[in-house]
Amino acid sequence: MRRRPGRAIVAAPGGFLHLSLLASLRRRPSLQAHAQLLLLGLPLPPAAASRLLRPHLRAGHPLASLRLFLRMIRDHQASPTSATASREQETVPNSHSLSAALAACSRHESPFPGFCIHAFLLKSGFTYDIFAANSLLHFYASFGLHSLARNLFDEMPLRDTVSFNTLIDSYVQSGCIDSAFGMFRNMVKGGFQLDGWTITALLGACAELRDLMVAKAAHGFARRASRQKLFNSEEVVIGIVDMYVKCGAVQLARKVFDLSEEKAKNVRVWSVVLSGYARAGEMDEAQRLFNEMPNKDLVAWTVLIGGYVQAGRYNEALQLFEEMEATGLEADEVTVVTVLSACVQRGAIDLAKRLHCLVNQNGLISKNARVATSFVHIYAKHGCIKTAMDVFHGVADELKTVELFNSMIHGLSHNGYGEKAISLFDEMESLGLYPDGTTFVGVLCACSRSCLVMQGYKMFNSMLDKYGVKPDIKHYGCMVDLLGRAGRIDDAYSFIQNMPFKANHVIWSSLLTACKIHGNNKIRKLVENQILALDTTYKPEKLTLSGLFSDKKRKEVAARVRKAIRHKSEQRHTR
DNA sequence: GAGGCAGTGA
Repeated sequence: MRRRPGRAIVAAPGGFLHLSLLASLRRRPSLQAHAQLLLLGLPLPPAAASRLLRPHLRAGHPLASLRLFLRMIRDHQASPTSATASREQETVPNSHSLSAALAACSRHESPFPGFCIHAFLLKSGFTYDIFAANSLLHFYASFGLHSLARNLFDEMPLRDTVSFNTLIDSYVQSGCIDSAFGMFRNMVKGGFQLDGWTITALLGACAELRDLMVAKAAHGFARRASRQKLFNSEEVVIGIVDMYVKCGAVQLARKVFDLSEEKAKNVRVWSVVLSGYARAGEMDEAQRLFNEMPNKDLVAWTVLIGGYVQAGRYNEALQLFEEMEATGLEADEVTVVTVLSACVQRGAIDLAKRLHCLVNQNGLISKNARVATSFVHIYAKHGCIKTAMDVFHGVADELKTVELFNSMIHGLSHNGYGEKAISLFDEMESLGLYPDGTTFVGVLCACSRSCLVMQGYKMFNSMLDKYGVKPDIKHYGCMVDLLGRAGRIDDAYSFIQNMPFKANHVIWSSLLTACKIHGNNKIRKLVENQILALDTTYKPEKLTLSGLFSDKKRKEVAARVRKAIRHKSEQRHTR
């Protein structure tokens, strides 16, 4: 019976065909993919399509939903609906299918399909209703295209609470808190009904201000709004708790949590409080709360593991991960990245390898650039450059990110494969990815380690001119290192003198090392004097620096450095 | 039939 719907389709006519198919799909969702194949090549009426789009969205397949919608557009362009066509025979997309397709666009990795739909709507003169318009608004907001969202909002003939909520939230997400409050004022002035979403968006705005007084005022506002029955109080509990956590007031967050009704205490709220303790470094309290949690989900485990990592308690983080695995929960990308950061700190390469097997099985490593980036980092750090390269190449080109390239370029550079690192830079460019500041640190390091002076200069000079990346002190430091390693001590010294920044301890110590290696005593003396004259606010580094004066002759200078630090430190304490 | 709120790093 599995293939029955297929046979029915061959015999059934037009619009009825799709609807009867859809009716059978509702009973047998597993047949959706098969049904799609059968629909291929047939004109797709929107009444049928819009019912197919949402199941795809709900199943987490926005792309499938989008493909269907784009087919509808193509069908419509091929045979526009006649004036006498019935509702089931219409080929023009309607507001149902539009809102579903735009929701898919919001979840898509590129804004391009959404642009196409908007362009199609403008071109076809389709007048979209409030649902479609709000979906389009959300699409622009979800890609951070706030000015386009605002333009659309201004042009919308009709707005409602959802339109305002979407725009306010978009402003909050982009950190434009003043605009969010401004929009809220307009909403109130316009007499629009506030709801739980409005209040939650406002709480989010207040959270971004990181101001406890504002947070308390917002809490009071939310309570008053709740008393006026604008929403159910449990709707906004998570917003209030999250706001207090972001303002660093975990105790207040806990109090709200403890006093809230049981139905408001969903697993998300538990995790927010948990993350508050983790952020505050109160890991014992976090652990106690975690133990009390009735349903520990993956996020809660990850929050706790991340908290232990942040607190530097790596062994506990790793142990917790093993406990999590024992419960049968499968790590996702965030968990893997969090655990890997503990592995990096602890040198736990064996656990990293075990994780590697795990993510190999579920395909996470090749599908997720973040996960791959973390693996490349740990393998390269442990000198396993071949494995790091395998991980890197296992990711499809279209999924590769600047961060993944950066990790690989740094790994190659630190393992002495300077030229390979530079060729990777070219590969990155050919894929249309733009290098950032981190990329250039890696590439300049690669030039430095491989003594590619001319190449280094070329890269350094191209940063601003070609890529619009302004060199910062780290890039200048790389250049000093490059010149120093190549024995061009005088050039390095004059490079430092022409820098737009004052050289820091890292740059001077790099040159000092080069002076020692290349036996340039003249510059060495100058550098030592510069180090002595440095501001000593970096006390630990200065003490480390003095370790550079390791040979017997320089012990005296080392003692002077330490003395100068002590003296300045005492001066600061007596002030 | 539209909109979200919790966890990750180099």
